Amino acid sequence: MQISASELEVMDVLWARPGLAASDVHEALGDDRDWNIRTVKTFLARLVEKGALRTAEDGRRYLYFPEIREDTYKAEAATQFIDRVFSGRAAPLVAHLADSRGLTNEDIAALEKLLGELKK
Amino acid sequence: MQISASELEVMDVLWARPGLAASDVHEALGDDRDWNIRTVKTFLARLVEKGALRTAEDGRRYLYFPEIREDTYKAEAATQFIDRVFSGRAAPLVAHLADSRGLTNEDIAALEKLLGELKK
DNA sequence: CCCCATTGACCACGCCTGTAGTCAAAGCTA
DNA sequence: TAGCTTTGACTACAGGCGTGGTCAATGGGG
Repeated sequence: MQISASELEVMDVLWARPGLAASDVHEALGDDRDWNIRTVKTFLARLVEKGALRTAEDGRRYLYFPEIREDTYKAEAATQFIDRVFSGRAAPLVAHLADSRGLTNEDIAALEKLLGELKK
Repeated sequence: MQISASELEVMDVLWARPGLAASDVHEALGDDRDWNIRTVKTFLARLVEKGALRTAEDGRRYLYFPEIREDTYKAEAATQFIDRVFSGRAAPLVAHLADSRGLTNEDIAALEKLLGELKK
């Protein structure tokens, strides 16, 4: 499932609040992204085509619902990214993040906890 | 610097062995990727346009050298990916990798070591 | 010395993306 | 009820990307 960066922002809105209409999605995005409502509709239509969303009729308009799970999609995206850029090795990625200060103390604590669980 | 997945494979070859000619790059890729030499040349030309490579004349042909560092590029790519997909939080990414079995025991060991260093 | 293979320069073309415009139907509003 | 608004359907269009073709020059092999 290929979802562009812009489309992903739309998915994020609908993962958080499934069942919005196009205008609601537009509004929800509105603060950060200044997309024309038609642009948002194009993204919605393309996501439906791609099978990432489905529509439910609500009178004269559509409500949009995710057809793919956020977790599933993001895990897959992460795997693909690491394959592409880091030849499938996760550790170098984390090292890069550390270098570029992408990791906060909180992150480090969370990772430690996670690793503890994984080691079982 | 926007580098596509295919272009990145070309960069990987030249990061490993800077100063190859187009035909060498083609050959180096040959095993896994069955690109036509012209396709490889297109990628090389686009990478030069983008400033990711520079050429040095060598008689009738060009030798190609990276203009951007592998580490720098990959760290930036990692940051951008995490911003796009995980709202900038690295820990969820690692959690997803764990879920999807993207982490080997080796990875886990490497990450532990890394975290140990980061904590100082 | 002459021809073929190689090389760079330029071109092609279809799909995906970002960014909308147009159009017609159908409600809301004065 | 006569527009203005909203909505979906369809269309547009330029730039990036994957994939390679054409062409003209040139250098190496026979």
